[in-house]
Amino acid sequence: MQEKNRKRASGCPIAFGLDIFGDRWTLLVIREIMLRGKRTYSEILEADEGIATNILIDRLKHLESEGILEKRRDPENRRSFIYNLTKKGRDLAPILIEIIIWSGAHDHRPNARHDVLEKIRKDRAGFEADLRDS
Amino acid sequence: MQEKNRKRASGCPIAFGLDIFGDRWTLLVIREIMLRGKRTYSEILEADEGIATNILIDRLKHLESEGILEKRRDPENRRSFIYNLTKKGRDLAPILIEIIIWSGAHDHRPNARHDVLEKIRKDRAGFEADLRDS
DNA sequence: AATCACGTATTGCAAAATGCAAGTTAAATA
DNA sequence: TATTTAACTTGCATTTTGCAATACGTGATT
Repeated sequence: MQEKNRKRASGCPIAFGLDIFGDRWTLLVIREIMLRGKRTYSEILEADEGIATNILIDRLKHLESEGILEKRRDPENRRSFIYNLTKKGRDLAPILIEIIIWSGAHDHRPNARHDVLEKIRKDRAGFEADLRDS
Repeated sequence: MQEKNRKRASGCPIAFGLDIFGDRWTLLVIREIMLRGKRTYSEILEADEGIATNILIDRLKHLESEGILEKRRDPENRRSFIYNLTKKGRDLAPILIEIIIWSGAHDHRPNARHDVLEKIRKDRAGFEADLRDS
């Protein structure tokens, strides 16, 4: 398994964050859970981006070890596991929202999706509150 | 040189952003320019994190090609180049700010720096406006 | 108990990115 | 013209990614 133990010790908050979620996949896993209600390994695997199984399990373990996700057995399907966001994980919501806003302003591709952005524009506080409750 | 041409075509704004700055160094380069006033290759190289020369030049070229940085000769020192943020680059400020806030809440290391966070807490709008003017 | 299905996870390997050290180029100054 | 400064470039070992195939663990079915 990959390590991700390359942590910078500068004390800088940006570096601290990037050491945890500074890669192509970690925040996308958070997106699936926070914005799309996915909760299990296989649900996240089906997401439209096509994350590889080894990368996904690596990121799930990493996020769990960082205290961003909690893993427990699904009481309704005892061969499955449910990943839930902790407070630390839910607190990532404003970062995702700002990425959505930035991309909304600067993604000029014809297939760019702006639906979530519209929701945020209309009622950011409400949108964020919904995320945090889920 | 490395490529970074692994772009996802899903239309998702999170994926759009991560395809551009989803790695360990890109936002740290932006931090040096936006929060610490660095403007040249060698100024950024001296930053406390120790970025390698080939990685730095790769990221500068990448950010320039994405329209986030503009490169021009320094009129006062014609062997130097100045990198300035474009509007697209300055618009990354809220993302950096939210990362600082998140890390401020969740970085419990003894050497964690909270000085910038304090400024943001006291007057976020003012802080952000200063960044965007610089 | 043996078999099957499902969901989670691991392994092997090629390709790409990273990290480090050393070298090169171009412009200004002595 | 020689030297210094600033911006890169190159080579190479290591690490991470991406992909396909395979294995493991749990619960249901026969």
